[in-house]
Amino acid sequence: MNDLLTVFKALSEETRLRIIKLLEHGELCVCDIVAALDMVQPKVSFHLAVLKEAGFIKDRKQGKWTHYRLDDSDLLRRFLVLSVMERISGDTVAADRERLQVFLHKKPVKGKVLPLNDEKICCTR
Amino acid sequence: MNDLLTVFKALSEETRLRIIKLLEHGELCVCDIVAALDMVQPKVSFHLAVLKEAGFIKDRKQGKWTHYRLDDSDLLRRFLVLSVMERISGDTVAADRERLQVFLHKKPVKGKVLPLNDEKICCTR
DNA sequence: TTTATATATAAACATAAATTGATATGAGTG
DNA sequence: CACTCATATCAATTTATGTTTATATATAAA
Repeated sequence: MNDLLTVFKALSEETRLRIIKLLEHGELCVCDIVAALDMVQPKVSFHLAVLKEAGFIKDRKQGKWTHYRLDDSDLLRRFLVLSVMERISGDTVAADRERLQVFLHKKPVKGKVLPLNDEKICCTR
Repeated sequence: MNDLLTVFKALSEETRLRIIKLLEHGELCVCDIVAALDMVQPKVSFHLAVLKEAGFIKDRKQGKWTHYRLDDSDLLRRFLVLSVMERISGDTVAADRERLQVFLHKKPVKGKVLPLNDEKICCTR
């Protein structure tokens, strides 16, 4: 029962559903998510920890960065994530995706170092 | 998104999962659930209201009694309830069922009035 | 019509969860 | 080594949720 409760509690908060939706197309590092959600970093780290604890996401550490992605190892969680993906929508989610895209385009891409400009650059992929 | 959040929030509390499990085999009135959970009635009414608001249960008023049953009109909710049913288990749930059975046997059955004794009798079915 | 019963609601209180601001950790860089 | 950057964690605070006690409402029974 505790496992079930942890799972549902993890999904009962808006920020966490938005994070799940952001991870729909692959992994992101914490700073990507911070930029997409436009929230302070400790807040995002807190919610990532809750989602990880509940088995919805996995992390991969690479140098200074922590990359998070959906964990597809459990069927119930996969189904729940699916349900979230197809039902969540609206301005908030659209804005998250928009901010993410803008932020990702500012980032240097691995093996292809972009010229520095006055934009904030965060981590390499 | 609010709808999704309401749904998951409703499922993220132990008492409410226990109530859902109790309703697995049909409707029960509030006093049945109070007896099964061994909790005070306003507490049970509070959780029933949350489950109803989230679309998991329906009520039917009959005289002094309010009977609650699972609401099967929505597919996502049906699936979630199913998931709860098959995963929830353990001593707590077993004890709930046991108390429910004991309580139901003390109750007079419709059309067949049992002799009064010193046991507490609540509502007729 | 008084009384009892079932349930709901409300106000006060208790507990749990989320947010913030500060700081720690740990990896890379000059 | 000193410095910066990405992330995590902590303590204090705020907010949300659940619990309790008391009371209201509605129906039925005496």
